Amino acid sequence: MYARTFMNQASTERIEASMATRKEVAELAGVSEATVSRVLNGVGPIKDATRERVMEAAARLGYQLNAVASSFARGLSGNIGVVLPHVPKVHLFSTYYFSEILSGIGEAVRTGGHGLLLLYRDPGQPFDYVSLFRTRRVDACLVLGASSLPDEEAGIRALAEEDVPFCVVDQRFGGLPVPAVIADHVSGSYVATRHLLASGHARIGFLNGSPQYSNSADRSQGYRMALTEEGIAWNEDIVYEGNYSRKSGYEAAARVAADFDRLDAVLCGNDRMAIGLVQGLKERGFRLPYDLPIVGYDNADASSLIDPPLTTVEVPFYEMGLRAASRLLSRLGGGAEDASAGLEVLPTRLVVRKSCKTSTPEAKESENE
Amino acid sequence: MYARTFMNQASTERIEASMATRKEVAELAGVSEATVSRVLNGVGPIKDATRERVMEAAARLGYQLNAVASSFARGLSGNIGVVLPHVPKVHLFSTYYFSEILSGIGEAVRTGGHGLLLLYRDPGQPFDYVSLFRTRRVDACLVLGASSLPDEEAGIRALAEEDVPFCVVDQRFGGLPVPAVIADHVSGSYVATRHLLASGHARIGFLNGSPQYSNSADRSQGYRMALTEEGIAWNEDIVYEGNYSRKSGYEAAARVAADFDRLDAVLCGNDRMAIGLVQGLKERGFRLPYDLPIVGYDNADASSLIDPPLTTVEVPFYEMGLRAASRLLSRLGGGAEDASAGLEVLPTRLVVRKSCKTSTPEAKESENE
DNA sequence: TTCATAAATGTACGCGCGTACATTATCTCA
DNA sequence: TGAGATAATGTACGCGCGTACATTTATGAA
Repeated sequence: MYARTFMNQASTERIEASMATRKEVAELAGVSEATVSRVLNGVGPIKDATRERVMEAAARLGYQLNAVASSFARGLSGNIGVVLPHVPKVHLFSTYYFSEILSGIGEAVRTGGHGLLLLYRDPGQPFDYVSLFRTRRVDACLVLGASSLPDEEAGIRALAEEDVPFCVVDQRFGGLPVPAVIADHVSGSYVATRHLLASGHARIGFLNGSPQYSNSADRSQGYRMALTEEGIAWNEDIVYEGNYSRKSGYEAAARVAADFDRLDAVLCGNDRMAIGLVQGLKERGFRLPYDLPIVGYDNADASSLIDPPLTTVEVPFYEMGLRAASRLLSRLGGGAEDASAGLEVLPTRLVVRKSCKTSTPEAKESENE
Repeated sequence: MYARTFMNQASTERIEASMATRKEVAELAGVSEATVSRVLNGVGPIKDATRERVMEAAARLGYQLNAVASSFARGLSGNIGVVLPHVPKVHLFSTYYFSEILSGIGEAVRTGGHGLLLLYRDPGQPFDYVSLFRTRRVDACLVLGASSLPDEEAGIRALAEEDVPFCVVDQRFGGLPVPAVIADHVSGSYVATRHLLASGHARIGFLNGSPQYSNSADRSQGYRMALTEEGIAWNEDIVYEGNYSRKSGYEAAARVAADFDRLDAVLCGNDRMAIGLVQGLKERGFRLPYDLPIVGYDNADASSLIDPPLTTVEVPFYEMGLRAASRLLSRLGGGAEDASAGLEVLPTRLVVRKSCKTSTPEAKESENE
């Protein structure tokens, strides 16, 4: 007890000692505290001479605004919450996925004076988003890696009922008018499937991800649309389910290999599964892409590294994070919130690489990137 | 102006309306506000009956502590800052690197009630860490991706002079007693080099990263130690410099190829460069690993994906983040700070894969992982 | 029963800032 | 030159909580 008090004091001794208060600045500048506050916040009319005196006094004393006190007085935390699923030691999504989205968010927030508060939640468990606002820990909130599992969706629904700035990234909820930035996965998988069809592959297998994610459903839809357009019946037997992990792709290789005689190609829900699948098929002696064209999804870094480089669908994760954060910021800034409750859909793009070429190696193909 | 005020009010209307205050809880429970505070914070002696009444009243009213007000009263933000270099759209390090460290940090912080505040800085620029503390934005601070560039080191030095809880991850500063958690890169590259030597390779090239990172210097030291032990002179001609990016590894391939006749193998400073190098060499017609064994560093996900899978050095990034954060937390908690100013060094481990095997393909090797 | 002692609770204040409102200085135009 | 308007500044208070200190209540030994 004694030690603890002592230590904490010691820890902040220097900082405390060197902290000038607003009062001192006011005294040195010969003005009131209110004027100091006004100068520092740039509000209200201030005589130039006064402003300069205050600024100089503040600089001389090394005065820094106490962010916590400021937040308190304003009733705002100054933070934007980013809620992530926490899966210890396991990368549910590729790290690429979150890294990119986070980078985009960081870019948007970086210049706005807002803090980025990282919050972890347990996937599948209820999460009390509303408390984040009630406790004033965040002024706005971004939700990453959400799913439609009942408990998760309930949390989002509760959040949507409060009139509070938040935005979900890469997940939508059928009936709920939840503000979200998603990618056009319907189109992405549609185009990917069409690409395979155009190359003469009719019997296209589909290794999709967990159904609780709306992007899984969207991909499934695009895939079926493309098949239907060509008058090809949708064959349940060659639709496989993984969980977006490499391991699940690797394990799917057994099923795919067993179905080899009724498969012309396989479309995957993300690159990690595609990579696992490729790995598994290679171990079974498949010569890729000649034996079985594979298409991935995400355009993750790794997709161009493996052999064969994956044809895949580029998803603008970075921009999605950027857009989602920008929306929140503009709403916080009092901007229009027209699009606030809306769904923003960013385009995806097919990236053709060698993994779906079955022509002879001599036919050189152009590589994207 | 009018609109703005209106919007902000509208935004928080619901939340405001549903926010019970401590006073209401006190009234409903028939006690003073102080007692409510004590019950909620678990301090001081409280009669069981009182505690129950207060808890029930709080529950009934849906009372939630205002975190900002609480922080303010305590003079602490409740946040731990994580300072990251911001490189728009470019992954200076592998995303693997930061993802893992951040995961470790998240794991440590998750259960402590602390927030994780992400802060971006411009690499190479001075960063005012001390202000983070002065403005009370953070109670403690973790520094990732730091380097010894003069401006960066100056910032760290200023931070070290304040007696404040902070910890640098994977970077040390020669003369400065800076608290840090690093990995044993000397040993890592020493072991990797010895492994190549033991396989009969004497002329080992070294593609190292930018020298402003202490881990570069450490790897260089381990590499030279191993060579010296075998009585092999250190040959500047086959030491190459990249910047830890895949591109720089790819570009180094030209130089490596040119020096092919005086190289038996190449050790790389990280997996990304190794991957780029492999890519570049393959394009030049090298058959790997038979023509030139390559060893990477980090054991990033991608290292096992490429062909050939990379022999590499595993670095416990996750644990490094975990340890660094734990140190801060225990210090914040008033724990002993024995190791606070110390350097904590975590072990690295060689992971042998195919990229450095030159034996015939028939000799099956065991794969780690 | 009677105090001393401890347990339990109440009272009161400050944390540092933003800002509504009051006040004073300055300007404008007749 | 004066009065009304406006610019500039000062005064005063609340934000919600933690906690030092004062006060009351329960406990226990003599």
